[in-house]
Amino acid sequence: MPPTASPLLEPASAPLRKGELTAIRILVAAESLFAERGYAGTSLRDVAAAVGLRIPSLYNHFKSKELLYAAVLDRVVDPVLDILNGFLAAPVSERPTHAEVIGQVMALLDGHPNLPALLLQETQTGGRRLTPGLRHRLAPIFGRAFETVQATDETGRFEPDEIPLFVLALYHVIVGFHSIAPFYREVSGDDLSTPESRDRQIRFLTRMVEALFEHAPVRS
Amino acid sequence: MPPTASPLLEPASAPLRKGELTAIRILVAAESLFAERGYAGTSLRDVAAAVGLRIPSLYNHFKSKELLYAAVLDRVVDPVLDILNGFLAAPVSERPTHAEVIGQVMALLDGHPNLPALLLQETQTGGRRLTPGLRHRLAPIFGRAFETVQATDETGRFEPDEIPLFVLALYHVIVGFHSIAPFYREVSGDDLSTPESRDRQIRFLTRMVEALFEHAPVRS
DNA sequence: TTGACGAGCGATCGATCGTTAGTTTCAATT
DNA sequence: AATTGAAACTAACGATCGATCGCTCGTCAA
Repeated sequence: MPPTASPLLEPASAPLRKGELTAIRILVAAESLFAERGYAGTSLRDVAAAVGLRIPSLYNHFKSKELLYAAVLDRVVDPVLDILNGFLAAPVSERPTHAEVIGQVMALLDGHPNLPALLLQETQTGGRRLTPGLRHRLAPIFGRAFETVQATDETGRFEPDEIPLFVLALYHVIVGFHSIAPFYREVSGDDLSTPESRDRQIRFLTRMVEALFEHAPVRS
Repeated sequence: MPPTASPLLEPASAPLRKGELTAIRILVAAESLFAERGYAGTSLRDVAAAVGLRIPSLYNHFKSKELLYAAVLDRVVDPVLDILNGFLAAPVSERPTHAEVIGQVMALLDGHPNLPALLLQETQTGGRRLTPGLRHRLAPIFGRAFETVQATDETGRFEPDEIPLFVLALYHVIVGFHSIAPFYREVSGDDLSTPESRDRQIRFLTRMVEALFEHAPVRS
């Protein structure tokens, strides 16, 4: 039992164990590298060098490269799923405006800059390296997102079988915006990662979502 | 000079050179592998095995792995950029409907199933492996897309500095739809790659684009 | 003081990476 | 039939991959 914390406060207070801190340093360094170069493109030598350790020391904290990657993914995705669940679980009566939701999601991604790249790489490989625990959390979140969008589309512009496509489209617009920034800067010269660009994207997303939820005019 | 074709018809008729055909077989196999596993995740052994050759034979046609990858990318992206240029160069008077454009783009992607994955991987790495010739073709295409969207947004729902975000958003929705299919099937059970799903996506995209270009109501 | 243990390291493993050299096969041309 | 060149092969290279072995510290409890 750690001597620095009372048993009751232990989970809330700092963990403070010596090697536990090293594990976190490894996770932080590996997160950036995996996000930038992908799983196959990142070697344990890169990770060890970024942390300032030798390779064998990594194995004191993670049993294999695959498990290190899984730990990185869990550590990043899990808290975001929690927050997302909070958004989607809010009762309809307290539903925030489109602008508020978009602002919160964008702020969430600001706090987790590696998340979009990691998500894209994982979805692109069919989620083959996804932790089982993580995978089983996704389906209900998708389902809740479907219900929320369906309830928000009061005028019924979109048919029920288009709702999942709507959710996927929003996901791709948001995640894609962040992950294409380096490429877009390369080809156009404009930097999408500045605060001004971020605000512009929030403005655009708000207008776009409002347009999609506006009353549909008579069909021809 | 090849003996089978007249000099004038030579570029249009079949090339038919012996090793030229092998090079194409290599390109086809490498394209699928690079799209599925990425550059770092694909070994020349995988490529050779897929073609039915030994590794050194690959070097009779491509001087290195990097050049093979560049050739794969050029071969896939170049004709698509040509077609896209044709779309965007059409005069305003002959502008097709939204549904027509979306249908044509989706048909284009049907003919190049590996394109979305390759594009995503390339944009995610900042286009670091992009051929110079290919890179310089992108900026004018983006520019033309901006002009087209700007001209189509007759009611001025979006401000000029939001037009690039609009183009990027459409790009991400379309490309993301194709590349997330395996993952979405894994987590939800639904297959987005069936013809029915494709048609549903076309229907959704059309409704979405129409909504974005509808007359904006009075702002509050 | 001592013994157990967490956590770092150097050395090294077999496997695989991209790449090259040298040789053989074989069809087309002389 | 002899020649030749492209294109396939076998064999092997050094470098790097993920992973494991002992060893050595420091810390802390007994």
